[in-house]
Amino acid sequence: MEIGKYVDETVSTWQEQRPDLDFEPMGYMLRFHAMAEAAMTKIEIITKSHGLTVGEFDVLATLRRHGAASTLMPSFIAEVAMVSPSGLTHRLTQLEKSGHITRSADNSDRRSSLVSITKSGAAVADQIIEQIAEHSARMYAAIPTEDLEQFSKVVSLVSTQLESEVVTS
Amino acid sequence: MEIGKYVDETVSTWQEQRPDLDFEPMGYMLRFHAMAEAAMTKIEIITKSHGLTVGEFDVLATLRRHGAASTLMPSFIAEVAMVSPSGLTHRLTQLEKSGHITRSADNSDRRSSLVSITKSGAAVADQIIEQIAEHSARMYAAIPTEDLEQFSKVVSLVSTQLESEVVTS
DNA sequence: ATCAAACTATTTGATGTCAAACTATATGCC
DNA sequence: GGCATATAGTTTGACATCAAATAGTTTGAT
Repeated sequence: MEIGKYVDETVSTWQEQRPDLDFEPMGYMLRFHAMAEAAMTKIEIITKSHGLTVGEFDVLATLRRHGAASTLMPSFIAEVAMVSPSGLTHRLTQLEKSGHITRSADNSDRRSSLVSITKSGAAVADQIIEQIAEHSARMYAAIPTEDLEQFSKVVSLVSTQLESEVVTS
Repeated sequence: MEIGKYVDETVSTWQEQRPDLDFEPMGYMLRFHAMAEAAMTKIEIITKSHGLTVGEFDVLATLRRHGAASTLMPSFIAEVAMVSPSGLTHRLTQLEKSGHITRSADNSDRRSSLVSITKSGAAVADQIIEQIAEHSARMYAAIPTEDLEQFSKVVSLVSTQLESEVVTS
């Protein structure tokens, strides 16, 4: 355990072996990534306790969030949930088995279909999002608002830089 | 594309559907996670261009970092690289195939074995770490030092909170 | 000294994901 | 109107990972 120690060890041993490089920025990145991973682990624990993977919850959440009807096309869900078509098919199949969604024919375009959330699906999505919101609040409760805003600013700057980088690769 | 927009949409649609909850902290979490993912995607591109997965590089880096001999026990590597024993076996098999490591018998404990990095393994590890260090430096170059220190402080605080949370789950 | 318990690495089986091939349907150009 | 092309979703095959079962080795208690 103890994320910080792992990163410190990585950075300091690398620095010993390659004193010609500066590993401090990499240390920032590693620490930040470890933090995000830890947060995701907590989310996984929450969804798992409701019998879902995070990906399945993401699909359910997309349906739940989009209003009363909660009926969407698979292609729309795939785009919003940022999952491949084949990945979405698998998630939908699992959710259908658990009774959290239903698939029906789309008469206006017979290549497509309509995915609807069921009562049980909406209920479990609500329970999970409550837990996630609560957990997130607890995570950041100890951080002063101004620190958090500052932090966000840095994240936003780095994000911009990252996006321009990855695109050009 | 555009990470920020995706998060904004998620938070605002949830807020509409569940005005009783506060989704701002979750928004922070989503944004941080998206940024960490983007950083990892860049690392993946780098390692892939050298024919390695990130996990395989992690093993190679562990060996490379640990001094001239660069000979370690699998169990030690698994602990440092935070991978399951079975996962490590697979990574070692792949790296052996590519000629980046060799496995030999450990005469002092015949349950175990000795993993050594080869010349080509050390060379590719060096090339990759150079690219990662350079990339990381570029990411954070635009951020003033004092902002970065603040950033680190917040990461450290949230990490501590997260660790205490996950353990008690 | 023996034998149970712990340890080390591998194998096996399962999972969640993606890319590419595939099927069925719709669109648009001539 | 007919046919090439594009689109929607599914299937197939591959992959990295983990948990659990396994085989061989060491340790420790009696």
